[in-house]
Amino acid sequence: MVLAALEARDVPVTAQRLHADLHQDGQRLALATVYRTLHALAEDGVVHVFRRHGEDAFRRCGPRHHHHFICGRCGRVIELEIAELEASIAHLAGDQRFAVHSHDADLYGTCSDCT
Amino acid sequence: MVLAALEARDVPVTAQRLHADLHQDGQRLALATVYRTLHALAEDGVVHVFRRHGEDAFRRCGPRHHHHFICGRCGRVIELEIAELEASIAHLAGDQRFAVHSHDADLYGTCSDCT
DNA sequence: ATTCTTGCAAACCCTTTGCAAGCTA
DNA sequence: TAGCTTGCAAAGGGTTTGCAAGAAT
Repeated sequence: MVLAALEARDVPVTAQRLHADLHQDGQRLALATVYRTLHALAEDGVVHVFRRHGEDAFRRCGPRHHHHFICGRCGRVIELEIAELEASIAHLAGDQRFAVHSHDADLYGTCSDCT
Repeated sequence: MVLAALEARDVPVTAQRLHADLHQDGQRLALATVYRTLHALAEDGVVHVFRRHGEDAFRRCGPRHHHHFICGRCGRVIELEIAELEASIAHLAGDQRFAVHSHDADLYGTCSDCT
């Protein structure tokens, strides 16, 4: 039920917001359950957690490695696979100062709908 | 005084930690002041905010655009300028779905000291 | 004298937890 | 019946704020 509610959006939502929306639709589950479910989903890699100031927002996410484009206007998130970017990071393998195991990158801007 | 305390570290610290440390050194400023100062510094772009789960950690940061390598062992942060990465993002300009205005990228791994 | 900065402590707010009740298998 | 999952409400914990006292200009 929680997952279904997430599927419908491409804008990250907070647990509280999600709970309010579900409630609005007559779904009666406790806020605590929403939190617990969201964490479980995050752990399973099914949703991505956007840590904002003071609160966490969640968004359904594809299983493959990708990056995010976040529209500053509408908040929508677009998933991107950027081969070049991966390559440029792989190139760092030669740097003696460290060994990179993972990375993430977020792009900010305006989506076409908002322009 | 807060800034000075930050200069000394390359591992991000929380406001509470910083306050405790300063206090230890005999510096008597209130926790609230630490928070207020840290925010001011962040706004001025002098420190970078690392939003972790539930709390914010701060680190002095250079003024130039850069990315971060974060050591999963010691927590140290190394600033990086990765021209290739910039280029690969610039290439996205042709994508009709959005216009990128800014970005950030974090690399995770192990630093040479910890290997 | 006016304006800005501090300290203090209470208030905030999102999130987590304990525990008993309700399901599931 | 043994083991999970849920609801409820209280507790937690980092952060923010109001306000009065203290600097600064």
